Amino acid sequence: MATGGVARATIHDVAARAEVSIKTVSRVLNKEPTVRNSTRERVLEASRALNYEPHPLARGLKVRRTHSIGLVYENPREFSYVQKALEGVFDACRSRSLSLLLRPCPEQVPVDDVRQFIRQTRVDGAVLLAPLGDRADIVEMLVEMETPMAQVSPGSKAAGTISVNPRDRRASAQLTEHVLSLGHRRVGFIEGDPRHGSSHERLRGFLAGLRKAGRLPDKRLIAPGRFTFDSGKEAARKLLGMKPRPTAVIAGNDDMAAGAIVAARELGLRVPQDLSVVGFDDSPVASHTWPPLTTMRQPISEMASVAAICLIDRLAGAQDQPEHRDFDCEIVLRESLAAPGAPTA
Amino acid sequence: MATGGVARATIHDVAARAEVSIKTVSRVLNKEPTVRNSTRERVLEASRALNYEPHPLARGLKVRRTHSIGLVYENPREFSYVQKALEGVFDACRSRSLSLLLRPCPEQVPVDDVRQFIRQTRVDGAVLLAPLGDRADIVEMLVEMETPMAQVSPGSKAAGTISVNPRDRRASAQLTEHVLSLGHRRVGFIEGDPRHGSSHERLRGFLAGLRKAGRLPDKRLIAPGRFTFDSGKEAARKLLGMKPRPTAVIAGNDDMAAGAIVAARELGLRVPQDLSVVGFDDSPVASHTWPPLTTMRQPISEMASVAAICLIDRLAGAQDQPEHRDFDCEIVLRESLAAPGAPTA
DNA sequence: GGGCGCATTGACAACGTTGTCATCTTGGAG
DNA sequence: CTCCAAGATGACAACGTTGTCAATGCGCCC
Repeated sequence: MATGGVARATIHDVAARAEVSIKTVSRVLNKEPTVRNSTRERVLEASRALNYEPHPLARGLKVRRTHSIGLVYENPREFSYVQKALEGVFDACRSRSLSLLLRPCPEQVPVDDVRQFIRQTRVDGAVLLAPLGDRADIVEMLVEMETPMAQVSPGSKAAGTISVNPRDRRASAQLTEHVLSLGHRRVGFIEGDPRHGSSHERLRGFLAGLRKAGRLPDKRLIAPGRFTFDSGKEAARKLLGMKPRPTAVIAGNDDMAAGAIVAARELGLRVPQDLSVVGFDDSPVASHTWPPLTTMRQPISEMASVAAICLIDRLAGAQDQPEHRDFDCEIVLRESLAAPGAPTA
Repeated sequence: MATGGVARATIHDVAARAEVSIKTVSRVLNKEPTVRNSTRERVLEASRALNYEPHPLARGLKVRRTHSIGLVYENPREFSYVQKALEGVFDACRSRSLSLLLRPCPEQVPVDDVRQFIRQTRVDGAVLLAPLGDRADIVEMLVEMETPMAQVSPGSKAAGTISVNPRDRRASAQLTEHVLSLGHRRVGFIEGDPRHGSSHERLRGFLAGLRKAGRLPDKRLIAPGRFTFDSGKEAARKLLGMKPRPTAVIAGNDDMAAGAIVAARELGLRVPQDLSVVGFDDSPVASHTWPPLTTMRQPISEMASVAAICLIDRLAGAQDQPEHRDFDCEIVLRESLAAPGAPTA
């Protein structure tokens, strides 16, 4: 069997029950003003009595819109990021009665993948999560297909597209300054995945923070990472092998910071007494490590939600909305950060 | 503006270019056999040349199917679970060219929520993640609406519905026996959220494991939890306040186990020397704690994928598939578990 | 009282497919 | 050479909406 639902009322049934034409029913349900009040009442009552719901496919076919948008992201991305973004975009869709289609993409060949997605599903628009929002080829392709889009990423503020941007650089500089203000003189930095705009911005913020405090950057204190726990652990091992050892490590995200904590543990170092570790994002792992991580909270859900709402409103014809919006991060102080050589807690 | 895509080729365009009727194009694209080979070639070439993609709304409207299924889950649920399940269901949908609509539900009043979801979206079927698959009211409602469904949860093997079931009880018993075999004599257990069938199954497995090893259960060694990090921490504190202290704690999932590790740390206890901690699920947090968690891996993605595939195949008219399938868990040994009083690593 | 304008309503086509059925073609048997 | 069955194709309606435009009814002004 492949039925899939009892026989459902159509607009014709409602029209018959209310003794009007289907067009009048359509008018009432679309809140058009040119309907007599008494008629409207009759229609609404009939509609309620029959449990009528308009058929989304029929409506979409007629108005030439699927009433859905796509959320496109890179799959092996740290999932807590995707999760939060998903929540934000989902709320936006729900509030505007759109459906949301997901498109996780493999790392390597996403352009055709995304193109195929757009063509097959005919989503009305797309939200691109970092790092895809930074990829010129994908953005170009969407422009070419005349698919409205919104980007959630620190880079690209191209004209004509919608984007929301975390102030990564500023946040990273603030965090760095705060660490330095506690008295740390040798501070290591673990970079994120180089394909992400955020990675570079955060590194630049780190350098800016050093400069502002009158320090010279030391290249050897900057270790590459890939945003993963393992890469953070490995990078931290490298940094901790130096002498003199850094007394603090700033990681480009929380997963890597968690890795750094474990690396420190394996070397017999105490956190934060022997080594302070700070992260970025305030993802769930940040409060589940021991000690819990000092980190920079990024308002991911909110950014994603704003991006989606701007996109949806533009699809609905709004003209006067801002194209780009910047979001601040907020420092979250927890026990993984202390002054160097601080006494045992 | 609200365009949303260049003018796209329709079946009429393809028909014109191939100099056949639209019906013939339809036949070719639906792989009906009654088309001459030469004609088929012409149509396919025209279709390729025009980059034709059938319009999903038009097709769906005609065949009275949306070609989409819904994934219904409880939102404040530990997200790594949802994530893995999502991956599995998503892969299934992709392989069968269906779209997937998400429906996160609030904890309290989901029945009407789900009903509205089904009615508005007209999904062809639904996958229910735990603990929703255990809720009789939701299942009944779906049956009443004649919406085919698949449940991913340890309970309910009602006739007529599809379900995949982790062998939680057996897994928990195995884990318990393993812990006991290392010499632990006082073993605490932290229960999961009581609304989840898994919580009860895992507790029963724990008791069975004790029984099998000839031990009597001690009620005081069983602490309630809610599957969250914080609830695990709190429960562990309670257990560790007892004297004599348990030498091992089995948590109903990994998040609670992570909380237990932190609780132990705060009391100055070393893991695993002073306290062994084991979890359940092998979620990402399990490998990010220090020490990493011994845990029971549940094949969540695979179960969800199988559930979705069974559902989709049933929608497509398959008859002979099994209705219920059980899945085994697998123990993952990591450093959080050792013999009691073991020497420092 | 006739005509005009506005408010209200409906008939019909169209969106882009697939299902039904009729028609046309083809090849082989008689 | 004719006829028939099977193979191949097309015309048309239908899925359930909304857009276009025409039609109806009513009050009001001259």
